[in-house]
Amino acid sequence: MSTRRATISDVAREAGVSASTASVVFSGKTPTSEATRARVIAAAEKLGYTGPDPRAASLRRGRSGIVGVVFDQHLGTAFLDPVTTHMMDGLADGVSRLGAALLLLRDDGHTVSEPSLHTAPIDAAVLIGCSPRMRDSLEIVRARGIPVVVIEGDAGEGIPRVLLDNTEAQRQAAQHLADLGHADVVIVTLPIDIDRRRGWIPDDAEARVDVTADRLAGARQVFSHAPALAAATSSIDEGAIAGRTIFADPARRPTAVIAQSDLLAAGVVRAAEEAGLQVPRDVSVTGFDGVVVDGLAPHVLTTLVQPATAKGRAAGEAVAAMLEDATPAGLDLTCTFRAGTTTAPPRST
Amino acid sequence: MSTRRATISDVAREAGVSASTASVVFSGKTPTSEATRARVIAAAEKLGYTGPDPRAASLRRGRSGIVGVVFDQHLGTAFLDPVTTHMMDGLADGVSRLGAALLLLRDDGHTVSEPSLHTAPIDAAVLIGCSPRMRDSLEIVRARGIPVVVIEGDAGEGIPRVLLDNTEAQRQAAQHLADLGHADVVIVTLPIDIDRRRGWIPDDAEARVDVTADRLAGARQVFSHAPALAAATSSIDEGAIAGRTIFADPARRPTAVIAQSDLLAAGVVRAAEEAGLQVPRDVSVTGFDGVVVDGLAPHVLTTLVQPATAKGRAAGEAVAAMLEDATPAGLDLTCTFRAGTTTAPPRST
DNA sequence: TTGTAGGCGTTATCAG
DNA sequence: CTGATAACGCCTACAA
Repeated sequence: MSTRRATISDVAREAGVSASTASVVFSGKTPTSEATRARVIAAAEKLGYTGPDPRAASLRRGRSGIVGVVFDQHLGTAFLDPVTTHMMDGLADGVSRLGAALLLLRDDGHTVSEPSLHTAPIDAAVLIGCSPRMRDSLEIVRARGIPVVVIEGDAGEGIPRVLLDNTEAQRQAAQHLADLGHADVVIVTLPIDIDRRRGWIPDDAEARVDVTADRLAGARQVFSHAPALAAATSSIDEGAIAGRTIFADPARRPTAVIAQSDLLAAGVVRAAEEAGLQVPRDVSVTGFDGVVVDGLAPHVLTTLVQPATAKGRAAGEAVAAMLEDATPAGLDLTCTFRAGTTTAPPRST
Repeated sequence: MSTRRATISDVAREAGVSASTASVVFSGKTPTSEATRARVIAAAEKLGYTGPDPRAASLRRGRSGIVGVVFDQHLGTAFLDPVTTHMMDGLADGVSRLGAALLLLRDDGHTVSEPSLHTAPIDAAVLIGCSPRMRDSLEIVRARGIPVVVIEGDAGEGIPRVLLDNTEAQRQAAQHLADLGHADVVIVTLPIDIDRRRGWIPDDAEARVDVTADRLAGARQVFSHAPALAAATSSIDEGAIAGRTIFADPARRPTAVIAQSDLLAAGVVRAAEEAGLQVPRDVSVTGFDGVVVDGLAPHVLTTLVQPATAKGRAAGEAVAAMLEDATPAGLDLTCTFRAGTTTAPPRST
């Protein structure tokens, strides 16, 4: 079996037809007589031909049937977040109508190894995340002339992006707390920039990550002077770390914490309980995302439910549309406020 | 801009060199004079040429730089399991030395939509999971003559696969319980077949999923008559469902439960506590995987720690090796027993 | 160091 | 319904 793989011409020859006819038999793009069809199939079987080489086909067609999904962090880290997971599901759905599969790409700037944005045979790209580095990825993809959709990202003019009403949604949660009577509030944010450094955000600092900035703005519309503490990533552990910082000094405990994600909120709840505080009696906590957080029972987070799967699907359908020269639509999605059991009026002193 | 994209020959012409020279400049496979190099780069810039078309390059090279990862379930579902997540990380690592990226493929048998195993431009494939359906995927890939590695799967002869010492590891956990004095034990298993049906497994039934069968066998080496209850998937919720079944009848409660995954174990612990039992005083619970389970605090599961990331990396390196005509090695991995706080001697009656 | 030649395997087009 | 032809864009011996 040291002979080279059979090609469609081999099959055609074996079947006594032309290569183009054999091609048509496999693609089904043009009617063929039952007889030739059968002969071609038989020949293919005999030669062990398993169908057109996708590489050649994609060169000829100018399409590879692959959509790149670009992350700005370790895949494992990215997938730790249920929101991402759901989004991927939606994305897979969205592009499937295009008959495409998803290629996982990580743009970590290193660019040392080759499987990069520069060289991947993708028909379109979906950029996920919001780090400033995304701008670079965007540049690369655009230079290649590849249609691109950004999810929750800091895109430039003319780049379709799937957006959430982060600011307005977060404002609702803040307003909910205000309505309950809270005034002393601390905000736990997602990373504010690519360094993902933890810590209190100075007043003059600007979050360079859109989601973070938008949600922060929403909260500040209600609590304009609330201090904000940045987490290094969206996870329960990070939330707990932030929470411990917040609850460390009994004299300076806020009556409510606005966390920018459910995972962070869960961590804050945990830290509160570690500190001997009861949620929501002693402190109220709100999240963001509306995902199921394991280990939070019996609490039900007061949160903003975001349509994660829909987000992915919207992006998928958008690239599908762009590949068909249509204008993508329906990219603005809305979060829904959900009152849970983690918020209550502040304890009267 | 209605003109077609520039090709390497355009660039070459613009730079006043031959196409092959331009090619070499981009690939760097052959030394070029600094002068030509500069001219080519300049020409490329001028024409907006962003590098060789990957489709053409991969046809010519016979390589696409893409490794397919085949799942047998919804991506979202698959990624819900931290073990999978870590494995993907390792996999990404493993293939990166090959300069490859990962293509997510779902083999759901439907085969209705096209982005399938049949047509994806992949250089190699990694099959994940253990459902009988994997056999079909395997067949397809092998027919295409693509190197393939199976992780924890039910492969045939001659297919390299990454394996855990599931049976032996699970036996250790069982032995640990036996040593503590337990005799009345129930096993909570992963799905036993593709239907993922919950329920008690009849004695004459055979688990058709390798992992499940192997771990079950390991437990039965010590507790040969322990009843086994199948879960529908590996999750905390499923574990809790199983746990409720097990602890429903106070008269028939076991003194220990062997769960085939940490997530299931966490669910069992939760169910036990719901039933008013204390872990490990009233009931001991062991898991499998060694992942961090949120929400289990303050318990630390007694479990078998499996090298999840290493598993992925091993698979990645194996396909890399196969693509270089080498023989993959180091595919047998070992779990490590970790004693936690969820096991103790049975309460003396 | 650079150029020439030939082909990687397929499919779109168009004529028969 | 079938066949001839001509790219698709690039790469790699090999020769100069």
